[in-house]
Amino acid sequence: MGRLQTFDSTTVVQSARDVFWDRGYDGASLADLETATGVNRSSLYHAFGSKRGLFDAAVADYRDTVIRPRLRGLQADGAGRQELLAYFDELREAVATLPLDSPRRGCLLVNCATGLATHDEPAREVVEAYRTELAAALRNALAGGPAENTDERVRTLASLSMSAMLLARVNAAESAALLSTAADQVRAWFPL
Amino acid sequence: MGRLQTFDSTTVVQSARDVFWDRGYDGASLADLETATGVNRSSLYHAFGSKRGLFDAAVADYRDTVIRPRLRGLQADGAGRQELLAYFDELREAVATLPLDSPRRGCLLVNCATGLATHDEPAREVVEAYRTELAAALRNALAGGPAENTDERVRTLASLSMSAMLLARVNAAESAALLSTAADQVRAWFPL
DNA sequence: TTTATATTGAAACGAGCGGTACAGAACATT
DNA sequence: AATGTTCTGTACCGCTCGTTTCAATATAAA
Repeated sequence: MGRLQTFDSTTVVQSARDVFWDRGYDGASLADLETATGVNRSSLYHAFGSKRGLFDAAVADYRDTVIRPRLRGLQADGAGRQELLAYFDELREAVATLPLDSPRRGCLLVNCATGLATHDEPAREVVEAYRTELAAALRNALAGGPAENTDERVRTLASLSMSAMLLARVNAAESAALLSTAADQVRAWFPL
Repeated sequence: MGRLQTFDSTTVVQSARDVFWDRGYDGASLADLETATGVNRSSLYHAFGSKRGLFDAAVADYRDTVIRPRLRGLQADGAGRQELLAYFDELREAVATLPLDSPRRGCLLVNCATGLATHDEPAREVVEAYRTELAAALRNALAGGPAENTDERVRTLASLSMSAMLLARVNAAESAALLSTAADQVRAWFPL
């Protein structure tokens, strides 16, 4: 054996993740990542192989620690009106309360959809997997309600979610309003 | 006077516009722009001042020649069901028929929303102006229909439009399906 | 304590970036 | 035809990028 790694990989990945979230893949420089993580580039390269390797780790962390917890309620057996309203309300709350300059506004993967993913097939697949998982979660929660027009309802709610993330850094109030609209649609489809 | 400009500014701007559309502001290099326009960088700088100046001209052209023609029907006095269906159908047709690698897939300004506009105030304002114009056009066309829930309907249709542009390069079939869903919503709200 | 191995920091790499300087070419004006 | 102004091509600027090199450092095992 030899010298041990002096940093915690998880915290380093999460610091890097916030830089990519804020600036995008191309916009995040190695110097930015060194500063945010407090780890020298040679150590980052030793641990992750490349900037892209670090990004992939950041995306994996984003899925596990940001997206999955948000979708968990929708994915549960028997999820329905209550879980849908909670999902949209929590997302709206986040959009409405996060500081305007927070690196965590919007969605890392929605940002990828018009960035890296446009000319990078692996990135495209990650974004598409996210969309699929979101749609499946919404479909699961809608299954308890009226059966008609399910596809349209899934698409409408997914669309409102994604648009809200798209606008999170352009117009926070409108972003929140889109999520309120989604909640209103749910209330209309699931009368008490 | 002196020597005359040997290129046509409009065609140069439109060639540059397609490069920015395809690769984004940061992703478009001066070398790319020289190749696409067939004009040397010294001439580009003489005519447009900077890369950003050329980009601004490209965005202005995009608004005038791409967005405005698409929205014109919705903005007309007396627009209604027919114009809404035409708007979504034409957009769906474009998404469904454009080659997958066309630089013209999706929307230059939607791409900006998660790129330049996140840390550049003038770009943010341009994106927000686009969103406002889209919402106003949809509202105008919805005014002829049932009066209830107009805000929600505007947001839902705007959201489906923007999400479709967001996904245009990720999943063309789903992008088209979102636009079909929008048309279905219009049909449901404006019964014949 | 020595040895072998793994991690770290500093420095530098070549490539590509946006932007510029300048000389020559082209043309309206005189 | 001579002149003055404008446009264009070449060549280069300084800078930043992601990546690599290499010696110094630290530590587990012998």
